[in-house]
Amino acid sequence: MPAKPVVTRIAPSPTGSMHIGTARTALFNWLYARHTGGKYLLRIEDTDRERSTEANVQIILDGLDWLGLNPDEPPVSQYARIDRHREAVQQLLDTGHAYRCFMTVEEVAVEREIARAEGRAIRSVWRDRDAGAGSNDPYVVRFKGPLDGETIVEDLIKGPVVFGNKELDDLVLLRTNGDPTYNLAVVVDDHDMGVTHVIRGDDHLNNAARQSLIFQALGWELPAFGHLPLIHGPDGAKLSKRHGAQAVGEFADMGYLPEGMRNYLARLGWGHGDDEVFSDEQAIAWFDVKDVVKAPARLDWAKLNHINNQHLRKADDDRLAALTHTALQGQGQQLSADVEARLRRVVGLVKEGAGTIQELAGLCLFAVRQRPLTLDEKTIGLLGAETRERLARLRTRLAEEADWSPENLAAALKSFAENEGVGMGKFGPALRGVLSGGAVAPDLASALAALGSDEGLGRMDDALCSAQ
RNA sequence: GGUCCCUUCGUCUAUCGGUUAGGACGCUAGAUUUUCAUUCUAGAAAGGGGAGUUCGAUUCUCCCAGGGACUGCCA
Repeated sequence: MPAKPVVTRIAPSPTGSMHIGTARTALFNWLYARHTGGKYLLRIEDTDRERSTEANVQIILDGLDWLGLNPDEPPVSQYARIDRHREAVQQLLDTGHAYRCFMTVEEVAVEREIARAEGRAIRSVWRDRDAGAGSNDPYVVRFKGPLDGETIVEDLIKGPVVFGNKELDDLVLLRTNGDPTYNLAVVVDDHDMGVTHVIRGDDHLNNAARQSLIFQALGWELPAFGHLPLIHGPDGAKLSKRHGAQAVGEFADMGYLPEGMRNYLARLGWGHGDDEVFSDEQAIAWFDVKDVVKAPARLDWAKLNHINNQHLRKADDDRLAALTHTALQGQGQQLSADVEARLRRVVGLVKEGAGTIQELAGLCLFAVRQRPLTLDEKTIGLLGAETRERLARLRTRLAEEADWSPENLAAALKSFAENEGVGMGKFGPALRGVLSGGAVAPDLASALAALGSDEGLGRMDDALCSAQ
């Protein structure tokens, strides 16, 4: 069967910030398109003129760009296609698949209440009436759905989902003001854009039945549907602000790497055996919509941090240093050129302990500090006369080292301890405090190497002189 | 209220009628380490409940319960 090339799309609505669930939907569409060698498109669903804003469109564009999920073709504005939508409605009207409904919003509200009480779908009295041509009263155009039989949505993820047609109401296609509604626009656009696979959130599963009916009424071929379960918060409730974050931009600000996000999001609702940490290439090779899990998944920060940490380890240190620099600037830190160089050296030494760039910045803080450091209580307590003298000897010893590589420094520290006839424990903690001021820092040799000889020895001098 | 979806360790998942139900995160305990972290080892931890099909159900069917979505001239 020579299947036609796959075309997927992500169709966010610019009525708010970009939800992390939207990001995952985009990822799955992208993965599937890449996996099949097809195309991945973007359509901005901006038919709601009241709530759609340019700023929100930009947020979506930026979010996708950050995630590395840019579409293969320029984004399509749904609203810009309004004439085409009206044309489709006219076709539906002409073929008897739609009708003008003159019910007022008040009348509809009443009917809705009655229909609900009777446990049936809402119907308009205008459905079978000759819509008085020439009337100047405002009207909407409703879809004239079948009253019996059933509509089956062959979902790629859920399997066949059966809907009784009598349960499906005659949804509005064209508003009183002549603007098309979402359900109509989606069908027309997906058809015109050649979308073969509609992969979207679970919340649209019910719509899929109505849209299928519209596709058929228009005489168009149905795309394949795949409805993704939603992402919930850690407590199982719908993901919202109180869970820490829901917008893509917030994850970026917290210091997650796009590749880490992609990896984690892919694992949320999809898996490939025991594989946990993988590359985009692997995900593309392995991904298939039919393997998506049916149940909703909860966002787990600990695991996100772990996955992100794995990608942080693989990331290039120059890139990490730049990101960390930006994070530190965000905290109000201004770094001089030599401090920047120090940052570049330290980033690779401490990244194993960081889940995010923000955490990485915290781990680098010891190196970024300006001399003279303010020592913490604990360190001051450790600096007894004996330790001071020992550190002074160590300072002299280290000053003789030309090679400030972690390896060589580690050897130097070890031989120094041996010469002194003591264990590292006798001066290690104090040296650590002197070098870091009490902040977290990597092992002594690495910390020294990252600081560099001038800064390292300088910090020792500061501590040894100041309190004397 | 109605329609639809979902239900394996705390969490994310594997299993596609026969397994000691596997892995990962997190957690606990050890080891290593100058602290923290890292690393290593070990451990606790699961099929919502009830029928049925079957020689045999986590896996298939049905019922119930719980959770969720939709039910807009929002998308």
